[in-house]
Amino acid sequence: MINATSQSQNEMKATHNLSDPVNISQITRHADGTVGKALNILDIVEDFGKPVRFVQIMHRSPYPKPTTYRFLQTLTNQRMLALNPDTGHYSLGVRLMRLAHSAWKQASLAPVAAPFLDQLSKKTGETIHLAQLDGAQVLYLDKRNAIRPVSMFSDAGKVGPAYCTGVGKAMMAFLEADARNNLIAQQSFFKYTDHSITSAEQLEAELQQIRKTRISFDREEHEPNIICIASPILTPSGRVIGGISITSSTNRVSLENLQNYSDDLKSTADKIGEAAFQWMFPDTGGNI
Amino acid sequence: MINATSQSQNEMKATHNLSDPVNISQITRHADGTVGKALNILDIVEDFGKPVRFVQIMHRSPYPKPTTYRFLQTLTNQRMLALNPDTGHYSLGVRLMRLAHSAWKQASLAPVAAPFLDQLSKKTGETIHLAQLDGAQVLYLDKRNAIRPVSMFSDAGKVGPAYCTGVGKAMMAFLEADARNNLIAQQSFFKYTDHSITSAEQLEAELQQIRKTRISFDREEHEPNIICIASPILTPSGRVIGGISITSSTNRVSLENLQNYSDDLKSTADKIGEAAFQWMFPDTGGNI
DNA sequence: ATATCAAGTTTCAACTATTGAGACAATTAA
DNA sequence: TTAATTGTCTCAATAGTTGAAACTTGATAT
Repeated sequence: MINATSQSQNEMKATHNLSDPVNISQITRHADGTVGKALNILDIVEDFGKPVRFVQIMHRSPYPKPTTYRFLQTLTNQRMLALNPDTGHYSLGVRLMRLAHSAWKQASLAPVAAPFLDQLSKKTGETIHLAQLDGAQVLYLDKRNAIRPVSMFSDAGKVGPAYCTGVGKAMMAFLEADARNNLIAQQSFFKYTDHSITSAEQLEAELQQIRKTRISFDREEHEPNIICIASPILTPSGRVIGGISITSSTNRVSLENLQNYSDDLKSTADKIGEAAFQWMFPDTGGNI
Repeated sequence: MINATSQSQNEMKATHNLSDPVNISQITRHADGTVGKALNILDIVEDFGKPVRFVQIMHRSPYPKPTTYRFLQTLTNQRMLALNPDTGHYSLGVRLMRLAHSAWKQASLAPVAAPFLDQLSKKTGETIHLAQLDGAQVLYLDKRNAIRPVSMFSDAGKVGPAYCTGVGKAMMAFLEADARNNLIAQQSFFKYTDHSITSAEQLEAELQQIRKTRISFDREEHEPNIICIASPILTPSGRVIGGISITSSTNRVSLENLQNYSDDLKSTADKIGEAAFQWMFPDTGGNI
């Protein structure tokens, strides 16, 4: 309850001092004209992790000064950015939150998956994650935590590296070959822990294994002591639409303990996949 | 000065079956060039409330077919939209969630306000809302609910009409005259309930009252049985940066009961305002 | 089968919005 | 004061956007 403070407050450090080399921005996301360039500015502001001044943005911007300036004006005008008049600092705007709220409700798996997450959470008593792929990264959509209630945006919308998370590997494993290879090529293979996967070959081998069992593991690959099992969520046609995981700590359980939930996890994933499909095609093509 | 000429060509379609006439979209947010137009498409997709096909979007789009088409391509390419390959439906993309997550953490009041909300929630046992203005609307940033834990994006990012919510009125009251009038002019004055404010004059009178007490009420103006008291969050310089409210139901308490929390509410608002200011200017201008 | 219609996609010349070097204004520093 | 930095504006050249029209695809009807 009370320590809900601790997490959120100290996150706002200066520049990238966190051990997080996540390359959020453009992996050759070649600018789709003016619109792409402008959106690129949003990523730059996001990357700073705090409100920033014009010069700082300009410094990182690939576009010349007046161009960057105009983009900032436009985006601010469009409320995609906010300009603090007291400080002259730009930050990401509220319109994004409004849009994201809609995105969460309409577009993502989250609403249909919610009851199933509740169920799994209740049964296991462990932390449950629901995630989706955002390019080469994993984006968390929802979370169930046994210990303390979640706190909104501070959990959903979070991104993580695909190659060293359970959900990430589970989803990657079931992509089509070309898409999968494309994503593998984009992984950083940063060594977060001693157990992190550090090469494409190693990852490919593991993905092949995952394809057989539909279960993937995180063996403390992202954070020490944090382990999980995960499974992909597939449509009946076999397309990956997300992933779920059960996460815990080595202090509490072993990987073998978690493995006991394999069947529950897979059946939950199946149920979510079906529910999502039903929702997309209410009566054999009605929604189309 | 940007002219306020309301040339709204948005005849609300019959497809709006929901009882919510909230005019999310453009109140003459006249397109800032290509970027503005493209972002406008996002609002259109949002407005549908569900994944939609190209034709449907085209139908509502003010731009001709190929232009709309190209925007959809660009936005999809940029992951601001997602295209379901199975159904051909467009929906809001995951990139929005990632950006919103950052926005919530960096830009909004939410992280600094969190501990104070916890405190107030504990003390009152009632539902607490934290909100900010998004144009003429209220955007909820965070929530504390006594009954059940919140569920991420499903609460934060929500928007509501400013003129018939406690936080909305509290914030409007403390805007500068021109900004305030501008916002008043944009309210729909839809009669959600029998107690809804239905005219600008009525609203102005109430705002004047609120300016004296720094407390506003929602007297079942938005939803039957739902009442609240709210207070604006101000910077030391007097600028409105948000609002908080204590919400309850007439089944449980009366408006007079809620009024007893006025001082707690105001002092919490003050604390949040100060904390936000401290955070903006850690040591008399250091962050600048 | 063939025709008909609607949805989705592409083309390309006309045009207009974007672009960015540079000048200027407003701050802050020395 | 001068110098340096940040923020804002201008304007001609250019590059990107624009949208009528034509075309493809797929579904439904005749």
